[in-house]
Amino acid sequence: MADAGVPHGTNGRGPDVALRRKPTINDVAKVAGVSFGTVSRVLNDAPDVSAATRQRVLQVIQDIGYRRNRAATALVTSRSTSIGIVTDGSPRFGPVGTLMALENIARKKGYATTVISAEKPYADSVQAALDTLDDIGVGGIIVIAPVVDMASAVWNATCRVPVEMIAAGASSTPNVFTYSENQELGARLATQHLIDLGHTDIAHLAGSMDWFDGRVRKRGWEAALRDAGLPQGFCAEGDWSPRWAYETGLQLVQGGKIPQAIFAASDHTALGLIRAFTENGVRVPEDVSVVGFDDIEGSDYFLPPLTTVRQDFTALALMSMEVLVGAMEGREVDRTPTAPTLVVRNSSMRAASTRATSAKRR
Amino acid sequence: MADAGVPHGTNGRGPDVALRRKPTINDVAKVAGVSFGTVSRVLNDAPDVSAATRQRVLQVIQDIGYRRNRAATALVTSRSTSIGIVTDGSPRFGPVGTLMALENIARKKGYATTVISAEKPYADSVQAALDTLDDIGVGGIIVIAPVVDMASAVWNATCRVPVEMIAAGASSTPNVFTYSENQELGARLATQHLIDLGHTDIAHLAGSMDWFDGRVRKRGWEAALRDAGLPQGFCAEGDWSPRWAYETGLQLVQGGKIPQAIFAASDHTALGLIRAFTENGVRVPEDVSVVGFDDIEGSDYFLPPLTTVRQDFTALALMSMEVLVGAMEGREVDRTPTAPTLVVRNSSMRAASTRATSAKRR
DNA sequence: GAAGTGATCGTAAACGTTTACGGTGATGAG
DNA sequence: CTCATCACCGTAAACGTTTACGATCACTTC
Repeated sequence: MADAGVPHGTNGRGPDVALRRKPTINDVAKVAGVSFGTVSRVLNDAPDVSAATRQRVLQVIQDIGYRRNRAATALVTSRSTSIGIVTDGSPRFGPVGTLMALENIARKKGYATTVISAEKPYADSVQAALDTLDDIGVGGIIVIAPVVDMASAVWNATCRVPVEMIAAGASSTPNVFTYSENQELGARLATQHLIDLGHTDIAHLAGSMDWFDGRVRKRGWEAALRDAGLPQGFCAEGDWSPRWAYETGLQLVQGGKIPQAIFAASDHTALGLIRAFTENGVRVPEDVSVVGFDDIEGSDYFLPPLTTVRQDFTALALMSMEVLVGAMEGREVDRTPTAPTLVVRNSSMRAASTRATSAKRR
Repeated sequence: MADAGVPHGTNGRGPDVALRRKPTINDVAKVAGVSFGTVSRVLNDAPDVSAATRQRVLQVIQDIGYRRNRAATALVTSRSTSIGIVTDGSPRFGPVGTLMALENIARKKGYATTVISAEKPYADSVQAALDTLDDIGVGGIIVIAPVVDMASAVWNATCRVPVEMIAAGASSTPNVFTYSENQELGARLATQHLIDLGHTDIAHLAGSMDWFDGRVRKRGWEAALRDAGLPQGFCAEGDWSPRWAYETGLQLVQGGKIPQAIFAASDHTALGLIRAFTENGVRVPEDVSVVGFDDIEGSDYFLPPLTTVRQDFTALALMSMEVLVGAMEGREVDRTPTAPTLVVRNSSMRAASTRATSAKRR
């Protein structure tokens, strides 16, 4: 019962009991010959403890392998040293990349992360996720909300702890911080690249307009065109899938109206598009330049290797964390969005000198 | 000091205070006119409470928005309703897919998951991850250990709660359950498909031998060949990267010894390989059949669409969870590995009727 | 009508911390 | 010598639950 709490090794008689009761602050105190109050003080770097005692307690902690019981701490301080992440369930490149980076940064900052994914009817599931996280006692929450429905669910939700949202192009509200990569800039970069190559007829294979990413990337394309005094080219809105891109690519070749250049909203979209072209004798990049977005693994080994835009998820995660812990500590952090970079490969090339009326087909 | 606990905003008079102190079991008891003991009983579906009271308490809980304080529960029961996941940091397809599926299943079973990723020198980082998870109070831990170094770190680690490892082809030990998809079968499927197509010279572009997946997939290839009485073909071991695959593909065409068929250890590997071939006039599948492994998004829109093998991460996660909660509750669950499936597309085709001595080149 | 029997409920203690406060002894000032 | 001061340390209470146990009350049953 109230035994000394030997962590492991030989205790009374029996040989070696592997998994013993975890040592508590009291066990440490007993061994070190002080009171538990003193131990608590050294644990929290509080003053009022002599260097000698502190040293001794630290040693004992080391020796018997004491580790703080987080539940007890959380109970009394009503705040835990972990942060919550809610994400949409999608396995799409952006969200997953952000998630991984977030966990990494958090761990390095000494926070554990517990992640919950919200499912399709977001109205309820988001609030539920927030509640669960609150129950667990997280100090703050980051929600990765690439879909606009999800973002509005967050806006409408209530939560006692700071909530930050990573959502490209969504606006902040009093109680929800927003942060994201500057994807519109990425889209401009891509489009401008095409413009610089001499193309004037630049189409866009957009992602889903249910996604911020889809909206913002389209906006960037439009803006770049407008700034260059070029007409808006063909634009179709899809669902990010290679399949959809393939099919609209097919329609393009069948209609005989192949643009000089196409900015695809994602690498997967570009993939489907390129297949449609290649299978029908339309050459990339000779007949049509294509640039993607994401720089997914392997995009440098597509046929042809894809010109695309890369986001820096690590920087994004770092910045988001900074903002969140800032909010948690009541401090304001100024956030400058991180910038994506264009990576030029082989799927885009200079326009034929004289403007070929249209692309060759068949 | 000991005020009612209004967090902020107008406290004394003010209209509506958004974020109040969370109601406790005592608040519920007071409103319902019972003792906290009774509330605890209905919370835990314990007997000894009349239907009427239970109903009433439930109603009050609903009304005032009471939610259990998990820290308190964890403190007294020394067990929380959450499970820990440790993964390697890699963003590779398998681990990430498994991770997402795991979170999903856990949530549906009412567990929160907190994930920690372990980093390169696994010896320490794995133990640290396990400890942190233990601190948090998880009831069990699943570690996704695709790399053999990581797996041995797990074997050597100590942990008070049940640990289960997802590692293809790793063996179980007394204190570490192991579970995985039957990837060797997947590799056999892929190879057998090539054999059925009439190929006799079947090479393998293996993954890293530091990974269980790499080892097991190679083993499957060897076994299928042996069973068919076919000689071992060419085999190179790489690092999963398209780049490496591309370069060894180049060496193959330069050496002029292109096998009839190649089983690539992953879709990304296949991608690099195919690019090397296609850029040098070696046609896939006419000159050489290629099959991959993973069925990553977009592999159905490669050029050509890739024949590959797909794993069922959901089934894997489901089964793993079953095993883990079984272990947590001291119950034994028999685990039959889930099986991957072959998905045939366009990158593989029947061998030329008479055995062409070698592949055409240039 | 007394005692036994269930069903229903209340109470105390414990879980491992943190926090606020009180106490000790040594030291210096007067 | 006395008293205040300071550095250091111990103690009690609290956080919100669960668990074990004891109490109450209405019925049976004889």
